[in-house]
Amino acid sequence: MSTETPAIGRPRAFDEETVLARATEVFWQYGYEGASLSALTGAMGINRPSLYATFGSKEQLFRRAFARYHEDKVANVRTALAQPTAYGAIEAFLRSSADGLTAGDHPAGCLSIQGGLACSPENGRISEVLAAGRAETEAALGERMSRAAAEGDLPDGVDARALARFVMTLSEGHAVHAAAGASREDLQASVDIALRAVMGPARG
Amino acid sequence: MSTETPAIGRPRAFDEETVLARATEVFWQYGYEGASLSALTGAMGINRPSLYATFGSKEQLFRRAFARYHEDKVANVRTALAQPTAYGAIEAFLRSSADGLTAGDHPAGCLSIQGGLACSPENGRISEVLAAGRAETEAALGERMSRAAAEGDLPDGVDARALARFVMTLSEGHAVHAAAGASREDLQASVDIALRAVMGPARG
DNA sequence: CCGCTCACCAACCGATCGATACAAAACCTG
DNA sequence: CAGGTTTTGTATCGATCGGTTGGTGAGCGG
Repeated sequence: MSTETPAIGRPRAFDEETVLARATEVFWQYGYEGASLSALTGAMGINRPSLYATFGSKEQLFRRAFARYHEDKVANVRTALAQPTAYGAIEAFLRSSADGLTAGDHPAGCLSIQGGLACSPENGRISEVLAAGRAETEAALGERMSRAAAEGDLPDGVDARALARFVMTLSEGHAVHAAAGASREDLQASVDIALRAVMGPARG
Repeated sequence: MSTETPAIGRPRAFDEETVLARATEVFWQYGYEGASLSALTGAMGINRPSLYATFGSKEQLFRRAFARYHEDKVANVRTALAQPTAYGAIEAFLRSSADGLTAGDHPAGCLSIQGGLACSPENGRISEVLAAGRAETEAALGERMSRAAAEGDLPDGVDARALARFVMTLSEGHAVHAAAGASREDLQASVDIALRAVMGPARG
């Protein structure tokens, strides 16, 4: 809708997707509330009226940024979950997650968590949007695990939803760790340990 | 130092520890930047000048609040790590952590993470303080695991530091989950799965 | 080249941010 | 009850917050 260049009038001096990517990085690093309009416009290379004319408001800009980020993430998750076994799916999910959290071409950690785990009351919707995104990922993971359980691909007595929650939780913890400076190797060593829990039978 | 009542002058109309506890809850729920002075003084039942006379600044108030919180947490961790076996220590740590994250007498989640995982540039020190607190917990966990490894209480080839990081990571992930509304049972089910990873030999 | 349409930019809006100045009130000492 | 000392409440500080207003000028259709 707003991406096609209108035939008349002065053309835009910036690319919408490019400046959205810049804004995403600012939100990613400083969080929704920590990212001021000045910081955003500075990184995007545009000024306030251009931002508002293009995106509407700071909140709508954030939602666009997160939607983009989330779509990418969902695509990665889908790829990981396409592995033929539950173990393979979990390993692919956790390893690609750990890689993504520590990749050098963007801020460390995860926008879903950095963005605004806690917000002031008037920005509570931001936290909700982010939590909903994470819940969606966990649900996809849970469905894959349920399928695996039905196929006999998981030991008897394994709770598929709990397993998905465990995997998702570990990934979220890795995001916290990555934001605090943990390296890719640190995270992968943690994944090594987690994978030992996946296939083992229930203890007791 | 500031807790003893001076012999002269008008006495304080509030208890310092009480209002500090109230402030802690506000920071816990909304984060450092999301907790405005108005919200803080409102919850503490005092007005701005009293706050500044007592605590110095918003940042110093937060540091006091977090120090108090962290001391309590360290005490709990010490108790958990006093278990005779590594498995027992990890289980006690994760279970008490999961309970604490979902207890009803304070905001869900963990102040160390809710407080300010991401902050604006001028509040970057807040994130550092919180990360340092978490790192201290992980270090204590790591030392306990190292001791266990030296005692033959862990399978050969287990990396004690990586195991500590795994456990700490899971706890941090639980904090994220709890903040999004996960129940105590949800978290404990995740702990059940994690514990399966602790004692198993390295796969492969 | 004219005229229309839009994007650009500087300056500014009210509201709120964290932090203070000042004077009245409360308590202890003498 | 007077003098000294500290806390309390109100009212406000400058700075910054997210968001907006007009004037200017770039580019296209005629």
